[in-house]
Amino acid sequence: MHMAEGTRMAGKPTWTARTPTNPEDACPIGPVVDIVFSRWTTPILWTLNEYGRQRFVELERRITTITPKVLTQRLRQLERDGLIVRTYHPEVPPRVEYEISDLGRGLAPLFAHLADWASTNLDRVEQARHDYDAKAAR
Amino acid sequence: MHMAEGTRMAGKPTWTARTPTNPEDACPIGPVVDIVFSRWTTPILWTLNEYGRQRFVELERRITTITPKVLTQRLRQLERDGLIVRTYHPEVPPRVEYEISDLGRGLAPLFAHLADWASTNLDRVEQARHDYDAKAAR
DNA sequence: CAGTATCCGGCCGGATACTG
DNA sequence: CAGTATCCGGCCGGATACTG
Repeated sequence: MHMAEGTRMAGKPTWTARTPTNPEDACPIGPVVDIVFSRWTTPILWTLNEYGRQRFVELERRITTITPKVLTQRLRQLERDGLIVRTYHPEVPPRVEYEISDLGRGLAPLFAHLADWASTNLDRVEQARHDYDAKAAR
Repeated sequence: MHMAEGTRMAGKPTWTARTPTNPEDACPIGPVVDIVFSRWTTPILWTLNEYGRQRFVELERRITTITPKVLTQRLRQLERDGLIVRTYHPEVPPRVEYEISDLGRGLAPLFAHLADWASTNLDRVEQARHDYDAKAAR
């Protein structure tokens, strides 16, 4: 169930009577997607990775449109998943710092990969949409 | 606005008075995430990439839990984004084939990368969750 | 076969107000 | 500062039934 050692794509792999694919994930990346790519987790992880350890308000300011409630929720989830570390300093006023964990940092190359794909292909997607809509209009 | 040529992480990059981060994406991968990583797009893309060109029913059978309505919706979106190609054969009964496009195929290495991360780190996430919950219970 | 049409529930995320 | 408490709307996805 690790099975990923080389891209191995193209039609029909060497499947010898493969079971009718499990319930949820016909693809092995289903679980990761749930963990890493939700509405706000990606921006949070990215920001933490880019700007290093920072406080709640700093995250709030960098990720401009997020609300405190949602930011808290996502941070808790990320902490639970072990992707970030939360440090509480019992002072007055309270001070809390968030930083990316080693586990979370391991996602950096992946994010870079994603950013690469985006920078070279995003306008092709844009173009495709335009073409599709134009064709549909006729 | 391409800016990604090397991982460049770690605290404080070379930001000289960076603007207060744009509205939505504090991170450049926001848009890609919306396009590629939604509930069903990933399994669909993966299946298409793995098993090659196939018909609607085949996809339905491989991605066991998806409903026809949702499958159609996602396929349309993916087609509009130029990640897959839909071919309609006007026969009786009708025959439609879906295949991944060149643009979509470009995601294969990324998916492999993701699968790699998953296979080596998913149980660490699992472990982290367990620890977190155990600590919370006390 | 390859969908479309309806209806419907749940959940996520946003808005607003308040607190140790 | 770093959140929590409430309320609420929208949308996505699921269930079910039907069609060129």
